[in-house]
Amino acid sequence: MPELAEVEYYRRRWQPFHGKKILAADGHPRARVFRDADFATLTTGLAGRVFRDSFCHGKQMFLVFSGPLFVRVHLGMTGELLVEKPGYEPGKHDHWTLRLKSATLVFRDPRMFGRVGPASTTDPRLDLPPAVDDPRFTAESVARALARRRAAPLKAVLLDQSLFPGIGNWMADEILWRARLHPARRVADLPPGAPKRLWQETTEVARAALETIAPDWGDLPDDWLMNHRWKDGGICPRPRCHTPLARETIAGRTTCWCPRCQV
DNA sequence: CTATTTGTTTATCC
DNA sequence: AGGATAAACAAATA
Repeated sequence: MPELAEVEYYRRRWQPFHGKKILAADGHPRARVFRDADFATLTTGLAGRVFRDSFCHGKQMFLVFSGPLFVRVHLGMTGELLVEKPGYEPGKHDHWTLRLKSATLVFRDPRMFGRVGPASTTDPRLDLPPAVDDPRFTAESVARALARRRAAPLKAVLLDQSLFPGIGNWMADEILWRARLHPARRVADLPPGAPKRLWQETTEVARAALETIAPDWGDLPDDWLMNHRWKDGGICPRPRCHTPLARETIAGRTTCWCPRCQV
């Protein structure tokens, strides 16, 4: 599920436990979610450390433990963070549990496209490009990103995490719909002004999604494409448009757009 | 039984 | 060689 705003939503679930001590940590050592990690570092290696802080970068989340130790968490398609009672018994898809005095923190991921780890002792933000909700993500960043992918369809560029960190399938469609650009359109034949428009809509979709979803997973407004994209017979929510939405695979992902608004 | 899924990595093909 | 596309990963759901 998670894109930028949903990842931030899950991060906030664990935020109340900043400053708390990890009594123990455990997990299923063979679980695919640990494929990049040193399992011992994330279990026995955490016992006695304090959960100091956490932050998001696009779709990635980082947990900071005393040391410091930075642990990367990616929620993949179906990952989520939960808070359970002390003594909680992990279920089938609960791959990683942090035991605190007041709660059990659980990483759950049925499909296991997500990952926990690796851990590092240096701040990973130093090596990452600015995410789409970062003030350093500018119209110039977008222009540079587009210049690197001249032959690609717009949808593919928006999904590239090295260029638009945090944008996923539904946000990409929302941005292109608002910018009135067809998702299959090649970067090379964009009209002048398109880069600026893409930057503006990317920034605005990220801001509004965070505002609505991050605190309590609120519903997006009905005039967003998101609320219509999966409905059979879905109609473009732009005022007075009423055009049936199109759905096809573009850049390998199911894509929804308005054939009349987007060219 | 088949097709679908808001993600990423790897292999393959121009 | 670089870049785009398809397959693979795994499980639930319709």
